[in-house]
Amino acid sequence: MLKASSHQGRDPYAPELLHFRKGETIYVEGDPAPSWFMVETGVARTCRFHANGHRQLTGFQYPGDVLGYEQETHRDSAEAVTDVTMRRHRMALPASPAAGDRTTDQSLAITALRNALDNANRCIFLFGRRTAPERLAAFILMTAERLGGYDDIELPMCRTDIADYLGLTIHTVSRTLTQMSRERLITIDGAHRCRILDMPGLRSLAGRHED
Amino acid sequence: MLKASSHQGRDPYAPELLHFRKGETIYVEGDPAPSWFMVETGVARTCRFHANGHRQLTGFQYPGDVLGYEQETHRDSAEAVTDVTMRRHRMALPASPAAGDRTTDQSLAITALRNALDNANRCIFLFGRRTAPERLAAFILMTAERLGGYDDIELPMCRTDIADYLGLTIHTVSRTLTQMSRERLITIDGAHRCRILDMPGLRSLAGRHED
DNA sequence: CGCACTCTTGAGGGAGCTCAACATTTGTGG
DNA sequence: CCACAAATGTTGAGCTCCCTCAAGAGTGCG
Repeated sequence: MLKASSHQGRDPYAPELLHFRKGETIYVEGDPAPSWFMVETGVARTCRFHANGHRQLTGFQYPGDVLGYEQETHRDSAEAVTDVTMRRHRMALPASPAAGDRTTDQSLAITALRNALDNANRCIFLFGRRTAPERLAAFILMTAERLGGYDDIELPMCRTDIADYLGLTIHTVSRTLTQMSRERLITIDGAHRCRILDMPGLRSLAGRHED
Repeated sequence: MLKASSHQGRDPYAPELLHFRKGETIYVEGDPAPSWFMVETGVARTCRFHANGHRQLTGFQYPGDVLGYEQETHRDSAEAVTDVTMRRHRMALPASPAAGDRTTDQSLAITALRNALDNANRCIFLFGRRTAPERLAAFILMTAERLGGYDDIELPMCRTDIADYLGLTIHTVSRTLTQMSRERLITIDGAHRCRILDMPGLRSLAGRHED
C-alpha cells in the first residue's frame, strides 16, 4: 500500500523521504499505521468515503503539516493533491525498544497532533451551518494564511476537492466563486489561481471581523 | 477564569480533581491554557462563537475524553452539560523542569490527543453534506456507542446543544426526531431519553452499512 | 398557580442540490 | 502542430430540504 523508495536494512528510525505524484495514493483507510508523515513540499489531502459513495475531505496538508498519526489502522485515506514530498516517521510507541531520543520524538508528535487537532476544530467551526459564500470566503482566507498571507493565491486543488471539503457541490462552488468575483471580492484567474481584492469584505463575509 | 477547588501549595504536578455544576463554564476561548482536563464523570461540551453570535459546538466529552489541550491559549470554550468531575493535568512542556515521569505524561497526552483528533475527524466526516435525518441517525449511533453500546440512550444534552453541534436548528432537530419515531426507527421518551428500535435501519440511514 | 424555560408543530420562502447542457483546458496520437 | 477525446469547469431551470417566523404544548420551580 505504501509506495516507498525505501532502502531495506537502513536505520529503521531515520525518517525517510518519500515522493508521490499528483493523484497518487499515500495510504488507504484501514491500512495498518506503523508510521506517520510530515509534508515537506507540495500538498496532500485526507478523505473518507460514505457508504453511498460520497467523498468527504477531512483536510488539506501543506508543508509542515502531519497526517496519518492514528492508532492501529488509518482512519482516513491520503492522496497527493500535487506532486508531494513527505518524510515518514516511525510511530513512537510507549513500549518501543531502545532507540535514540524518544522524548524529542514524542514532543514532535505532540506538537504535530496539537496542530492537526486545531485544524480539525477550525474546520468544524468554519463549516457548521453556514452559507456557501461564507464557507468559500472562510476557505479562501484559510488557504491564503496557510500559503503565507499573500493576496495572490494558488489553489492547488481542483473544484471537486473544494466541494468535497466544504460539503457543497462543484456547481455551487463554481457559481459562488463567480458571484464573489462579480462583487469584486476576488478575481478568478483560471481554475487554480485567485486574488483577494477586498480583504475586509471577505473577512466580514467569513464572519471574522476581528482576529 | 478557572473555577477550581484548589489547594495552594500542593504538589503542582499532582492531577487535581475539579467539580463543575450543570451549565458552569470550565474555561473560555482565549484563556491561557496552562493545563488540560480529562473527564471523570458527567459530560462536557466545547464550543466556539461566530462573529454573528451563532454558536458552534465542536464536541461532547464523556468520561475518559480530554479537552483543553491547546497551545498558549484555549481555542474554544468549555462548559458542563451535566454536573461533571474532571481531573486537571499540567501541560507537559518539552522544556519543563525536572518533575516525575515526564515520559508517561507525554504518552498519556499523545493517546488523549489522538482520541480527540479521531473524534474531530469523525465529526467532520459525519456532518459534511448530509441531510438532517442522516446527521441525527449518525449522532444517535455515535452517542449510543459512547455510552456503552446499549439501545437505551440517555441524551444528556438539550436540543439546542444537539442543533448547534449538528449545524441544524432546534426545530429541525425536533421535527426530524419525531419523524424518525413515526418511522419506528427510535422511540422518544421525554427530552433526554430515547431507544433504538431499528438498528439496521438507523445504521443504513447514517450511511454505515458495515463497520 | 403563574412564570420561565424547553420542546413541538405548522406555514411559507429561500439556499443549494439535481438534471442538463455548454465551455474550457488538458492530454494523446496521427 | 493539429485533431480529437477526455477531463474539468461554468452556467441555467426547476425542485427539495431546511430555515424563518409564529404559535402552542409540556415541564420545572418559586
